[in-house]
Amino acid sequence: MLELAILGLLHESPMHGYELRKQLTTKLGAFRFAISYGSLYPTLRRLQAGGWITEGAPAGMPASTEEVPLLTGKRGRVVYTITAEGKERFQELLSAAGPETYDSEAGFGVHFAFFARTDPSTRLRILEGRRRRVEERREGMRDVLSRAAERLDSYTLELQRHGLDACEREVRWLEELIANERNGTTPQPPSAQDPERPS
Amino acid sequence: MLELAILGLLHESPMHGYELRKQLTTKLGAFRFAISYGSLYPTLRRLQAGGWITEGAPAGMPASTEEVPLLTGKRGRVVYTITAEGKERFQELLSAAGPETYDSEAGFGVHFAFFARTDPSTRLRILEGRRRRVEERREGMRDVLSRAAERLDSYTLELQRHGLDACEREVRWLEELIANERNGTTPQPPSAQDPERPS
DNA sequence: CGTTCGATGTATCGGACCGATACATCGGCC
DNA sequence: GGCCGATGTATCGGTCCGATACATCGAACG
Repeated sequence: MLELAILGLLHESPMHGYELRKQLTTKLGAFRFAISYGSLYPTLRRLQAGGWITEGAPAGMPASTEEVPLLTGKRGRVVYTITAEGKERFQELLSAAGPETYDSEAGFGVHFAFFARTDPSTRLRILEGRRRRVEERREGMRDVLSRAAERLDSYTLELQRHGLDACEREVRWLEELIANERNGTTPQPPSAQDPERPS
Repeated sequence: MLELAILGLLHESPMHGYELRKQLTTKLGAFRFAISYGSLYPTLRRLQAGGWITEGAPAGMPASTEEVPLLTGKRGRVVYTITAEGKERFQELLSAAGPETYDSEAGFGVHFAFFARTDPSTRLRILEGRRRRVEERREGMRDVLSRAAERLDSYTLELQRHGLDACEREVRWLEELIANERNGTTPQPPSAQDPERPS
């Protein structure tokens, strides 16, 4: 999970840990996702050990000297850069849409955040898997509400109602997204792209 | 967290692990909370070590022989019972509304599920703390959406919008609950109670 | 000029919790 | 008679969190 998220962010540009964490909590944090250093740094070391990222600025020193706030030299301040193997690994993890992708909020959120770089069939698979999962939770709560309405105190009841409402909302949201995917109405990244390209 | 949940359920009636897990995922599961045996059994042992629960049916064998499906003897099938110290501990954990109560979905959900047994001032404190937390997340996402609307691809954008919507909804829900608490319109458990009690 | 303070930054440790797995019993169904 | 799914107890490795420590830097204040 974290591996995918980190590789995805480093794929856009090299970064040091602090910045990485900020991006993780803002860009991917929407779907309940906050990462602590206690998992960030170990994961970075794991990625390094696997050869998917390297410590220090890339050898070629790419054009973006301004992007990395140019203090790389002083002290501490380790900049991580994704490797070619890392980019492969990223694509591999992107298409691997196992149950952990649907089950956890965080897992789905991370995958979804990288949809722009995910191929359409995988996108559809993930959205449908997620919908199935949420529908199951929804059914569970409906059962509780209908069967046990008198056996629960009103707070527990209210909690179930709120949860049910949230589930129904999410299913509707997913349905909309799925419909868009099928129509090819998929919104594209704001790069220069022919709007009336037919195929 | 888990300790509180388990004590709360055992407070209602003795139970064995399997049943405990089922209750945990249904009654408290609404707010995204699912427990695995990998955490359930260790926690039970911890509670036992602390003297808050005991293994085996209570000495006095209370009236509810039917509630525990009477197969207690055969083999395996360990029934856990809360002790007097456990009930104290439960009340203690109930009123302890630290940051972990507001931060995590699960934490808040568990506390909320036991509101019927929480004193009113603590209820209010928890609801307001939670609201504050969700408002912060909401503001963060609003910032992202307004400041970076052009720098994010449309999927990330959609994720933010969905998250923002969910936050706004939750804040409204909490606001309603808070208002109810202040009015004393607190819904009571379905015991016989005067419906037109004015104060 | 010093110093205090908050933002930036790297890092570790103990513990909570998850997911997979193993295994045993029981009732019902073919 | 044998198989299967629900019930039931339990452990192990691994992921991730929360708290904590510590170091640097620029700005603000006296």
